[in-house]
Amino acid sequence: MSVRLRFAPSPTGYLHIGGARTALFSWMFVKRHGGQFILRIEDTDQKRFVEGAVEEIMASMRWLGLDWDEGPDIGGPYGPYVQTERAALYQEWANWLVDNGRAYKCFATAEELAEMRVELEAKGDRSGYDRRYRDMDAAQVAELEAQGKPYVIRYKMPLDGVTVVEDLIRGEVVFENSQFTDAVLMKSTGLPTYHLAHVVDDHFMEITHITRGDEWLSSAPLHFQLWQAFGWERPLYAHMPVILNPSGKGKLSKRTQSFQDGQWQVLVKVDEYEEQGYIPVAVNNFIANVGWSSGDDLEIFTPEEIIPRFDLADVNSAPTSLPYAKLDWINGQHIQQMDDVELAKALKPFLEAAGYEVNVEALLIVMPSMKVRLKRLTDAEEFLQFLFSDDAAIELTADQLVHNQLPADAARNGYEQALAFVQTTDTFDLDTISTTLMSIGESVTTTGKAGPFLGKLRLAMTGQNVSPPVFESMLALGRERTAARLKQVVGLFA
RNA sequence: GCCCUGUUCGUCUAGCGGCCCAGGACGCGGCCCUCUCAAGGCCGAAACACGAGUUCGAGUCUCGUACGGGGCACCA
Repeated sequence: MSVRLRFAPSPTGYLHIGGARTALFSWMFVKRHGGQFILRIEDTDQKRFVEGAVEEIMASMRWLGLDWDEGPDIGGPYGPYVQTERAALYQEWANWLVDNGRAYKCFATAEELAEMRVELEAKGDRSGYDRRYRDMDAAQVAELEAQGKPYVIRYKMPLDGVTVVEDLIRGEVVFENSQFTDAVLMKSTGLPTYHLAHVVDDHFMEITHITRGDEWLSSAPLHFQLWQAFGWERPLYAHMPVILNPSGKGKLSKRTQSFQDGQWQVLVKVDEYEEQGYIPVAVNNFIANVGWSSGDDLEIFTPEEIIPRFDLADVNSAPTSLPYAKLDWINGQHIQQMDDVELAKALKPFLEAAGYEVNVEALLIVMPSMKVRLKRLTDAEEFLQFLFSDDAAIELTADQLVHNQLPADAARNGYEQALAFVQTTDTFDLDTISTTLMSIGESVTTTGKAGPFLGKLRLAMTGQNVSPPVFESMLALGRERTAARLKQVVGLFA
């Protein structure tokens, strides 16, 4: 049977980095087995529904490259893929459970429940419900119903015995049934809780594998009970370990936006990674390394590269925090692997956002030397300032353009020669520029080494202490602008 | 409080009884290269939570302790 696995976010916010990891692992597993990846929206909590959240989540998944085969936007043979549109189905099966003695109607009001909670807690019981409607006789139930009293449907949890949860990641986990009270399956609003809805949906959507956060493990016995009560074949479950804050204290998923934790700027929404200049393949790489390892020493990879070796069973069951210290490095490694055009294209929106008018041709010249320098796409703004600023805007003094191996006279001589070269040369390409300037440099310094001259020349051309190498920088500026800047420099020595 | 679960360098991890006086990566320190900054190369410091067992032999199995995490909603 082919693998059918669903990713089922709630539209209560944006795609969280922890959710992205669950989605990535799920997606890779599906790809590995040539199955279908299904996107389903679990919106049964109308109180927490956030307008636009579904679109945001899908946009983030697309950005990461996690495409789905069936979903609310593209449909599919098992739709609809939004739970509120399937309400009748849940109602039908909740009633089936009642009719078959596996669930019952509970008429407890909010006040009644509040009282119960206080009483039970006094006894150290935090279940919040004492099962008072579990064994009410049929006539009484009918009467309350006839009075129009609102009710919920609760599952009749076995009072004793044990439920064994089988999990792909943790193996068998045994729970005492007496630990649980009778969970609500249908709310009084007529919508189901997650517990009922996911089981019904996963059955009718013919889901074979369920991946979800570890926070669900505690309610998994209820879910296993439901599969058994319905007599349906149960899919395989995999509970992903939670992601912790970098400090190791508390789970990250409680956070809804970036924050500072110790020395780390922690990004939690997927689109925050995009804004900060991280690229999708790097973000995937970053989260794939948390709770999972390639098994050998492979650290830098694309999702496609590791699909053949990915297995849910290899996911580590221990909770972990994201290694933020690695994020910039991973991103830099992937930037190095981009080709020039691709990188330039990725950089353009960031440079434009900084107010620069981007000349793609000039940008391409400097791409090879930028690749090894960029950690994030946002770094380009500072590095390439010289390329987009006015020639006249560079403010330097002669003092800054001399060196103890390059006294003022020699410096001036060198800059004049460079200017003459730029103005008269037939070919203005990287090769000619570098050989010519190299030899000028060697002839003017006291040690005969071009280094000090080239360093100062670079400063003169860019006005930046940190910048791309001088030859590429000049070529990117072009002949005109290079000459203009050199003239200014020579002028400083007058 | 009760239930579940986890614990290897600062961090992410490899390890599934002998191959481990524990390997990789980031970060950190040093050196080399070098027109700055990077990148790259080389070197270095740095860990099996603790205690009992089982075994010829334990990071690897068992139990306990400590600490961490998750759950105990008409939220997902």
